[in-house]
Amino acid sequence: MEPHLFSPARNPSDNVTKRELYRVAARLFKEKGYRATSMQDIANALGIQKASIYYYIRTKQDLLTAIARAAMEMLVAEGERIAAAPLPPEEKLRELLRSHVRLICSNLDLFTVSLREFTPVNAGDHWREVVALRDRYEALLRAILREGMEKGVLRRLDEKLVGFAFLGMVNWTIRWVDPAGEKSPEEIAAAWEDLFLHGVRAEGGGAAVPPNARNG
Amino acid sequence: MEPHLFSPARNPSDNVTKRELYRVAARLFKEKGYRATSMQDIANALGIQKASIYYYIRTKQDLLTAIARAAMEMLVAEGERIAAAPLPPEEKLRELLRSHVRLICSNLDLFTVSLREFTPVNAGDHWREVVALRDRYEALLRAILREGMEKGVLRRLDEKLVGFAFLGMVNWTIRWVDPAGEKSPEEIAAAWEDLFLHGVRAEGGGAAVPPNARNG
DNA sequence: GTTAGCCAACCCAACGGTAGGTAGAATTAT
DNA sequence: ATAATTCTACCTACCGTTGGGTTGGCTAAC
Repeated sequence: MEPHLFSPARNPSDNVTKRELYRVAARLFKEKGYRATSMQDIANALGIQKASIYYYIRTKQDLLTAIARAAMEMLVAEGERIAAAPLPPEEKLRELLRSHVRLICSNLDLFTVSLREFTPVNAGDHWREVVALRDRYEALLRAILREGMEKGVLRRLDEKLVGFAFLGMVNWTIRWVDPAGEKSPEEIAAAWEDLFLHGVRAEGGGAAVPPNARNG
Repeated sequence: MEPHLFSPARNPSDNVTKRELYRVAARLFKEKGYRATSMQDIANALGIQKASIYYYIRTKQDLLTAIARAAMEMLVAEGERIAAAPLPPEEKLRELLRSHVRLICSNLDLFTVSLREFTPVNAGDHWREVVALRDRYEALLRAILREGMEKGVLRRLDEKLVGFAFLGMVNWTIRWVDPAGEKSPEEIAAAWEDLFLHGVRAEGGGAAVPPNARNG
């Protein structure tokens, strides 16, 4: 596998059209959906003929898979860096949240397509390899949560449910964020760190239910 | 508009096939996606001819729209009931979370299709009317959050960001919940009430950052 | 004189939707 | 009571279009 097609710069006279192809495909898949985007649409956006696209790729599915894999690889790379860092679990969680939000916001097309369009039906044979990456990320997130709970710095809640809440909160960003909008990734992440780690309830307000009182 | 096609029982000898049609369509749209599901697929699942479907509906889009509207109407109906109830904002939030999770879990096909497949491109002209329902629900959620913040029972955080976190956490359920699985809607909601209202950080643990210390 | 990059023309399966029909139940007219 | 009509719930056969993908080249640069 060649180096990432979606990373910023490249070697001197690298293949420009191929990179443009993937970029345009991601944009159109995000705007219209994978199935509703035709190869003709992509060709038009590139200003070339449809047949020319097949000089660079074998099938339409390959485009989708490459996009989804790129997104998941970014997430896993950052995640594993953070998980391995010498930080207390609470800080790892903060960092993970920040990196996740930052990645989504600065690669919105990639992540939107990866999260919304990459389904077993659309992905065909490539489904499993990309899902393996997703699973690695989920495992890593849960490991951080578990570590925090064991060290007593995080409350003892269902690890999976907390993990899904994290992922839902963060991944849902693709549904409302506006790249040209007012909220920066840092603002978003900061508010959610606060919310996720402290909750919404006011510090002094209401009778706090003890963590385990519910299990009766 | 006739009474809900997706509500449980009906008049004596109501049209069975029509209700089956919508149910099957929702199931297939969820499993394969809207675009990847052909009218032939639906006909096969019903055991009738493709043309017969057009006795009940005008276009494929109408199926999608009806499904999406049904889901949003359930959400809004429950939401407005809760918003109007004589409860403190914190309890309203709890109730809203519970009702939202319960609705998703017991109408998984409807909500999955509504959240994943109902896009401007797929919905055509019907987009706006259904989005209006979604907006009503979001407005209602934010009003509860605002009320809580004004009364001092919820922390002063960005209302939109907290709302999106709520919606993301809850709506993401469609991505992982297993109707035959171990987690009941009540368990899920209970864990998230805890998480959303209290946060994950242990009560005694770590140096709590004062709510507004970050704004410098 | 090879090859990277691209193109015009075509293939054909599958799509949403339509035309027009029919068996039988239900309703109305005589 | 029965004959005529209408309606329900489907059917077979087809249409025009679009889809992903292929074939067989051309051309400019090295």
